[in-house]
Amino acid sequence: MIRREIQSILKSHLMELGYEYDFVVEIPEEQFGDFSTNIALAGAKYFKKPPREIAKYFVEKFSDRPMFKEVTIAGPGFINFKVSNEFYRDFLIKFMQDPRSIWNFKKRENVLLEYGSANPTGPLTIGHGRQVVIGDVLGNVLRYIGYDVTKEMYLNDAGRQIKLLAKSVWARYNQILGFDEPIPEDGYKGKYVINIAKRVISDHNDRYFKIWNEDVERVFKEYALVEITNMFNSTLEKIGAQFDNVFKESSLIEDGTIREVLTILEQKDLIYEQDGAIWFRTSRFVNDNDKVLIKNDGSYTYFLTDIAYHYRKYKRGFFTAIDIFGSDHHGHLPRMYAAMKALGIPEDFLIFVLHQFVTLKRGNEVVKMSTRAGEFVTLDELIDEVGSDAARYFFAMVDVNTHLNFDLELAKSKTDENPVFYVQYAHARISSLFENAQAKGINFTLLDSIELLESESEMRLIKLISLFDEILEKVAERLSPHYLTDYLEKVASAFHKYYAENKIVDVENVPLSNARLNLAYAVKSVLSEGLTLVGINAPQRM
RNA sequence: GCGGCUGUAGCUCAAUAGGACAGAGCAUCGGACUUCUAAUCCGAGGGUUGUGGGUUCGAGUCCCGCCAGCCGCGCCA
Repeated sequence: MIRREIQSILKSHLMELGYEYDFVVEIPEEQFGDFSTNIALAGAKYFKKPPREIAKYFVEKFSDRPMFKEVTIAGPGFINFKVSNEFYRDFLIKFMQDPRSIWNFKKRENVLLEYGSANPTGPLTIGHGRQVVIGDVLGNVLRYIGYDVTKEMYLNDAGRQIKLLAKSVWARYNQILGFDEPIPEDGYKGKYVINIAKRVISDHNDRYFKIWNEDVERVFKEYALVEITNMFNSTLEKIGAQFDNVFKESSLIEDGTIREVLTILEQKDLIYEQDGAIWFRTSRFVNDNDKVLIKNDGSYTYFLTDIAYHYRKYKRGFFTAIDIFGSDHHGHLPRMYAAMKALGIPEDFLIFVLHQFVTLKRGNEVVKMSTRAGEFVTLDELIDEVGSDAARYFFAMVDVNTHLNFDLELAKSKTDENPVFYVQYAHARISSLFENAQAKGINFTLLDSIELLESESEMRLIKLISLFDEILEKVAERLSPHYLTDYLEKVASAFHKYYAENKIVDVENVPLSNARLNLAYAVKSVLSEGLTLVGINAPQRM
C-alpha cells in the first residue's frame, strides 16, 4: 500500500521530466530503511548523469512530505525511505476502522480455477492433496482481492481408465462369488475395489456372475463412480477444500460440445484421418507432433475432451481459466495452447500452474508410494495422521515449483520445529492477552491511545500489517501460496519478539496497555485473515 | 536423444520481474521463566549460490556449454 504510493509519486515526477522507464520500489534490509528505489540507478542511461546526482533530484522532491521521516541516498545511488511514525499510526487507525476499505481491492474479472481433477478410479493421493490445497488457497486469495472465482473439479468419468476400474470391480465381484476371474492387466488392485464389489453384491447378488457386456459395464461403472465420488467428497471435506462445481467429462459428450469442437476444427481443415484415427494438426501451431483426437476404436482421447472442456469454459463466459496440474502434465501444455489458437480463443485465456511432486518422509526415511501395487499412502491417511491444519500448511508453504519434502514427523510435532504451531501460537497468545486484560480490569477500547505507540518494534509491526495487501497481490500474480505462509511467519515472529520485550498488559500503565492492545488486535486480525485464507484454524487457545 | 522443472548453510526452504554485505527456520553451541502462554525470546558459529564461460555500473536471478536429480516425450489421463 505504502509502496504503491511511493511508486506513483516517483512515476509522476519522472513523467514531469518527460521520462518513462522501469524502476522498482522494494523493501530492503532493515538497516537501509522501510522502502527503497533504484530509480536513479535505472535512470542513469536516460539522464546521462551519475546515479547519485539523479537521486538528489528525487530526494528533494520528497523533502516536504510528512509521510517520511527520512529520505536518503545510499550506496551507488539507491534512495531509501524511512516512513514517519505519524504515518504508521495513521495507517493503523484507518486499518482498525475499516481494513477492507484501506486495502481498496477493486472488483476484477471472473476466473475459472480448475484443480484437483482426477480420474475417479481410486483414492486421492498425496499429490492430489498438494494440488487441492494450492488451488483452494489460490482461490481464496483471488476471491479476497476481488476476482469472481469459480473453483471447479473436473471428473474424468468417460475415459478408458474408468472402464478399467469397472472391469476390475467386476473381477473382484466374481472372485468373491467364488470364480477366479483375474484382475485385468493395468487394472486396479486396491482394497477399495473390493468394497465396491461388495456393494454390488449386496444390491444385486450374483446377477452379473460371469456375465460381462456393455450393460453390465455400465452398472459397474456407475457403482464405481458413486463410491469413488463419495470417497473424494469425504476426503475433500476433511481437508476443508470447497469446490463450487464438479464438471463431468461425460457431460461434454452428452451436450454436444465434443461434436461442436470437431466441427469447428474440421471446417478449418485442422483435423485429418490416418490409420483409422482422427488427428489434430498440433504441428501447425506449436513445436509438437500431431495428436490423436479420436482413436481407431471410435473412443475419444483425453486431449479431445479437454479441448472441449476448455472451449466450454470459454463459452461459459470466463475471462480467464487457470488450470492447476502436476508437473507430469507439462507435455499437455503446448497442444492445449495449439487447440486454443485453433478455436480462436485469446492466447491469455488459459493459464497453467504446474506444481512439482511431493516426497513423503518420516524423519529421514522416504515413504514409498507405489500406485500400481495399491500400497500408496492416501491423502485420507495423511490427514488422519497429521491433521488438516498441518497438511494444508505444509502443502501451501513452498513455491509450487519446488519439489515438496513432506516430513510426517515434523508436521505432527507440537514444538517450535513446526511452523504451523508457531503461527497459530501467536494468534492464541494475543487472544489470551485480551482475557488477561479483562481479568485485570483493563477496559480495552478500540482506537484509544494509539499515539503512545512509538518504538521501533511497534512501527515494524504496523509496517508488516500494511504489507498484507501486496502479499495477497503477489500470491495472485505469481500463483503460488507460499508468499502468504511466509508472511504469516514473519508477522508471528515479529509479534513473539515484541511480546517478549514488552509488557503489553500492565495495570501500572493503562493507557499504554490500551495502545499496545490495539496493536495486538490489529496483528491478530491479519493473522486470523491470513490463516483463514490458508484454510487453517486461528485458535483462541492452545 | 529431445523437452520441462530443479540444484543456494549440516537439513528444509526464501531471496519481492537484474540491485546494497545471499536471508529465515530447524539442527549445533551459549544464554533468558518468582513477571501477560518458554509451543516463546536473545546471542554465536555455519556459503566460491552444482560447474565453466558470457552479457553490464551490478548476476543466485539473463544467455551459452557441461554435470547431477525429478518429470515428460502413448490411439493413458
